[in-house]
Amino acid sequence: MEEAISDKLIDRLTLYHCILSYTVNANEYVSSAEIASLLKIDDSLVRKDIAFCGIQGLPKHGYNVVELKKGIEEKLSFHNKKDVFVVGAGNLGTALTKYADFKDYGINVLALFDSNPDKIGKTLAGITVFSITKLKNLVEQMNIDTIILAVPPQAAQSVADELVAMNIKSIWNFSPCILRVPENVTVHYENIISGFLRLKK
Amino acid sequence: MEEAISDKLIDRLTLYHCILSYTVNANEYVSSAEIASLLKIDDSLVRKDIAFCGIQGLPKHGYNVVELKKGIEEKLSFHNKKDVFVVGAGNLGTALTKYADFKDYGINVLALFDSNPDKIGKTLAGITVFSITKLKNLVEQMNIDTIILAVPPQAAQSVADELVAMNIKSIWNFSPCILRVPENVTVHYENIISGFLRLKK
DNA sequence: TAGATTGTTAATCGATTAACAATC
DNA sequence: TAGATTGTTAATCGATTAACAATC
Repeated sequence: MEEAISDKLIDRLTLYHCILSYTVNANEYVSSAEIASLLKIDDSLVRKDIAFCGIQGLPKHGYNVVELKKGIEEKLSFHNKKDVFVVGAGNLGTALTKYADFKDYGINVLALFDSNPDKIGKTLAGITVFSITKLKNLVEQMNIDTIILAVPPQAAQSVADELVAMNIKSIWNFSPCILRVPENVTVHYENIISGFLRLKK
Repeated sequence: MEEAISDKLIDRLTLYHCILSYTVNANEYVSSAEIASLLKIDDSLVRKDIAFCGIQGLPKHGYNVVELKKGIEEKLSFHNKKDVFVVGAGNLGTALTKYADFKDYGINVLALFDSNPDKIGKTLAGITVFSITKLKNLVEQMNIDTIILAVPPQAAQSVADELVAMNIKSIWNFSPCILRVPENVTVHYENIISGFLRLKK
C-alpha cells in the first residue's frame, strides 16, 4: 500500500488539479506562487505538496502544467477505479450522481437506490434508480463495499444497519446524524451543518 | 469578537450536538467516552472540546445532556442569525435549501436564484425562486453578504464576478472550480471531489 | 551575469493524545 | 470506601511557515 495521504492534502491536491485543468491550454508553466495566491495559502506549502507528488519544477519557470497535472492524478490514483452505489434518490442523491465527471477521478456511480415507487425505474444521467429491495443482491453481485448515503436522517440508521449486514465497509453519510456501526466499518461524515456554521465565523 | 474556533472544532462540536439531539430524551447524562466511541476519536479530546464550551461535568456521571447541548449551541452562536441566498436552483441548490432545519442553526436561507425561466416563481420548502436578474437588488435591499453558490462550473466564475461587484464578502462554492476573487472576499470550497477520493483511501 | 523560482531544512505553530491527580 | 469519570498538564505528533542555498 502507498504512503498515507492526509485528508487535508487530498483537499489541496484536488484544488491544484482544478486550477491545472483550466491552465492546461493557456500556459506551459505554473509557479507555486500563482497556485498559492489563487488559494490564499503559502507558496512553500504548495512546493512541498508538489514535491510529495514526485514532480520537479524548473527554477525561473515553475512547474510544467501537463506534467504536474499527471503527477497529481497519479498520486491520487485517478486510474484506480472504484465502484459505488448511491442510496437515496432525492435532490442530494441526484445531485451527487450527476456531479461533475466522477469517472475522471476513478469513482463510478453504478446505480441509485430509493424506496419511492415513483422514482424507481427512472434513469438519471445514464444511471438507473433501483428499488432499495434490490440493494442487497446487487451489492453482492457487483462486489460493492462503499455506499454514498443520501437518505433523510430518520431513515439513515436503519439503512446503515442494512448496509452493515451486507458487509459494506465504508459509508459516506450526508445526513445530519451519527451512524452506529461496528469497528470495522468506516463512516465519513459530510458535515453540511458545520460548513454552514463556518460561514458565520 | 469571540475567540476563533477552528474548522475542525466546529466540525466535532456539530457532531456532538447531533448525538445530544438523539440522547436528550433518553438519558440525563452522557460521558466523554460514549461520545468518543460513537465518533471513533479520543475521549480526552472530547473533554477538552467540552471544557472549551465552558461546560463542567460530574465525575462518575458525565455531562448533563441538556446543559451540554445548550453550551454547544451557545459556543457556535446558534442564536446569532445570518441571512443568506442560494444561487442555482438545480438539484444541489434545492437540496441545500431544503436541508435539515438550518434555521435551528442560525442560518436563514431567504431566497433561491436561477436563470432558468421554468424554475423562476416556483416555491421550494417555502422559499421562492427568483430570477438571477433580481439578485443585485435583493442583496442590497436585504443587506446580504454571504452566498451559497451551486451553479454549474462553467457559470461559477462569471457569477462570482457579479457577486464581488455586489459587495458579497463570503461565498460557499459547491462547484468543482477555483474562483478568482479580491483579497477581501472569502471563498469556502466545498470540495466534493476530495470527499470522493477519501473514500478510495 | 542577475534574478526568479525551486527544493529543502529548520523553526514554529497547532492539534491530539497520554497520563494522572482531583472529585463525586 | 472504591471506582468511575472529569479536568488539566505535559508529551507527542503532524502540519505549516520561514528562510535560504541551489539552480536554471
